[in-house]
Amino acid sequence: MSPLPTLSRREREVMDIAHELGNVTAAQIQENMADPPTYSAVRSTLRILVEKGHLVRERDGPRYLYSPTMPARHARRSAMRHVLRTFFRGSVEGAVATLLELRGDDLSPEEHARITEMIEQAAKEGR
Amino acid sequence: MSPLPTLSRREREVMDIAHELGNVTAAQIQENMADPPTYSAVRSTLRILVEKGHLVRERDGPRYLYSPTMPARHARRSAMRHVLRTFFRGSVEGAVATLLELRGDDLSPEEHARITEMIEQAAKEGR
DNA sequence: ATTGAAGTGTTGATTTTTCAGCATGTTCGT
DNA sequence: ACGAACATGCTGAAAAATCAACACTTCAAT
Repeated sequence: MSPLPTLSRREREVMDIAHELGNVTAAQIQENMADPPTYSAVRSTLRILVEKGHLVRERDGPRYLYSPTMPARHARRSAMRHVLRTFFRGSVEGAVATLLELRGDDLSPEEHARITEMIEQAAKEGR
Repeated sequence: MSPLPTLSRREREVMDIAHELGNVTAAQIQENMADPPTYSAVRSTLRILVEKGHLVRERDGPRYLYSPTMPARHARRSAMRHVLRTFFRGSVEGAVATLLELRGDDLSPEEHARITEMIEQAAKEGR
């Protein structure tokens, strides 16, 4: 259970795209990169990420599809935990406040209801 | 208003610590690094971060204190926006759910009340 | 069947990052 | 005032990352 090697700059960029899109082709990665290098360079990075164990690839007909190794749920939690600690001193309250700010005016009544319900639940269980 | 250069691996690690601690000495940075290099290497990274415009330094008696250039509020929002997009497809609801999970059982009644109030407010304004 | 488009494996050069060494300056306690 | 401890500026070597080129394969349409 050795922890996965850390990511270089480009590697992180690629992994972010992979997490955002779920499973992707090399071409899709390239399209979504800022200031993208050649297709060849993208594949090179992908290969390294597979070697490091961050991505798995499987054939999809004529090409490969790449997917993050870490289950989405774990990745989400890990990323959120990191942000929570680094930027909010662990304050869930502060984090929620910023989320609502980001959301701006777009909080629909339905979403409001669901979030409220979640918090009710959390409070109960926290008893 | 040129955007700040992107960060290498070590640079990002240092910046995260700087954000977490607010303003820090080189020694503090080193203490908080995983698998830290020599003090000399840490200072080298700090110097680069100042050159790139991510940190500012000012004298604090005998030594320097380093602080993030970007205001904390901006940094928080930026980091959260990135996580929201990358791991939650923009779903505030999903993000809040994960935050509550992370918090586990520790949600105090007071905190619960404050969060609920925030969401009430957001919903009203979103009307 | 042939050709063009798209995909792949591999390799090596260039650039960036990372790191430590060393000489010098500053502070603080004795 | 002295030395130990700690800080700094500067520099260059070692390691890693980045990128592109080339040759080869597969696919699909004519």
